[in-house]
Amino acid sequence: MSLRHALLGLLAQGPASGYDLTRAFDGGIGQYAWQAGHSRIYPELGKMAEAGLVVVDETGPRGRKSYALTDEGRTELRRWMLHWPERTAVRDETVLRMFLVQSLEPDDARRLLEGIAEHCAAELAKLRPVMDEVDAEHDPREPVPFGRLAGEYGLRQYEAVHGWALWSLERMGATVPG
Amino acid sequence: MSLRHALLGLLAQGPASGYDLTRAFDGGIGQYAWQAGHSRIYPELGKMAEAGLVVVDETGPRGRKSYALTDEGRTELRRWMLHWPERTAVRDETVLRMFLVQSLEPDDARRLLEGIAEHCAAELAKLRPVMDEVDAEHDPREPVPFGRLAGEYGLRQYEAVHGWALWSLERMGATVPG
DNA sequence: AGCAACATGTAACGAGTTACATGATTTA
DNA sequence: TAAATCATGTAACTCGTTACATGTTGCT
Repeated sequence: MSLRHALLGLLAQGPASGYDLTRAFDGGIGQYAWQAGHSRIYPELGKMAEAGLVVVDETGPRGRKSYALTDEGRTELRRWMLHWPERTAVRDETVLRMFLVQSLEPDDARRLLEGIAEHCAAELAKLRPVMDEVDAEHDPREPVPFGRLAGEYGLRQYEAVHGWALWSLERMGATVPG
Repeated sequence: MSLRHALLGLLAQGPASGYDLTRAFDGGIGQYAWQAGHSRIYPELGKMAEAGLVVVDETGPRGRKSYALTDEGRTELRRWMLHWPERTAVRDETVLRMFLVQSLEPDDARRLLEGIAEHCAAELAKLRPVMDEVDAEHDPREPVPFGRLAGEYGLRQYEAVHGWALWSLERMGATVPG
């Protein structure tokens, strides 16, 4: 039931409508952590309201319903964040491809690894300046801006995969570009 | 339809039964990349056989059916491995928690990050000697042992998350002393 | 003889995606 | 006034989990 907790976590930043939350999944969370479309989000918000985890705190034009966390919701979010199950749910197509690299012919494997390395380098080139800008604009006496920790995670993730792809190419006996 | 491709990739190493494949998901693939139980694997193998991607190459005791890749299956695996969609499917509870760290009170966030750092350190302490042993036993003139690249990925992944948790603690500690 | 491991399947349910469906408000 | 965006919802389908269900083989 991670969608529920993703929504609780997003609402912890402040009230939002189903529409707002749907757009939040277009960003980093949807790319790296969890995906959901509006057709799943609206019914889930309904159930969460029934369960007392959220309330409609405001209605706006076009039938907009803004949801806010209740104390119960915040408690449930905290419970979920602090206590991890033994084995957490992971489903990642990219990692699956990494596991299966060695099922390809060496030439194909090399091409794939080169593609991964290039992709990571490109993403790093996009993400690094964004994070640098966030840091430059941030007063160090204020709390860390929301999303900065997640952004750093993304950065380190791409660096790790990039390094892994180059290491793998070298290990396979390819001429490593760069 | 990644389960299908996970199965194709596993069968690329050699023929296996549904039972064998089910156990394969208990290992690294199930922990880091994709999960599936036997109740999903058996019907999928049936459909893949219908589609001509695999064939039953051998039957054994207890109704055991060993499946082998066909040329079509190998072609489909290769196609999937080399053609990445723009956005790949990811669903990772741990990363979701990382994204939501900042929805916690600073004290809770710190406790969570410390837990993550400890967990990564423990996993590294387990995984590193295993990989070192694989390397020590491996003749460098032979192809890289199957799973070694995936293992290296796991290693670098844990290192990255470990570093991220420590960085985050430092970054948070600067703003809220305690 | 009894137990563990091997081995396969189905059914009910939960979770997510895609497609279908509708309408209001703002902006050019 | 037309288009883009805001805004919500349902239905059919796919994929995965948990529970139900059954039977065989090898080992001690």
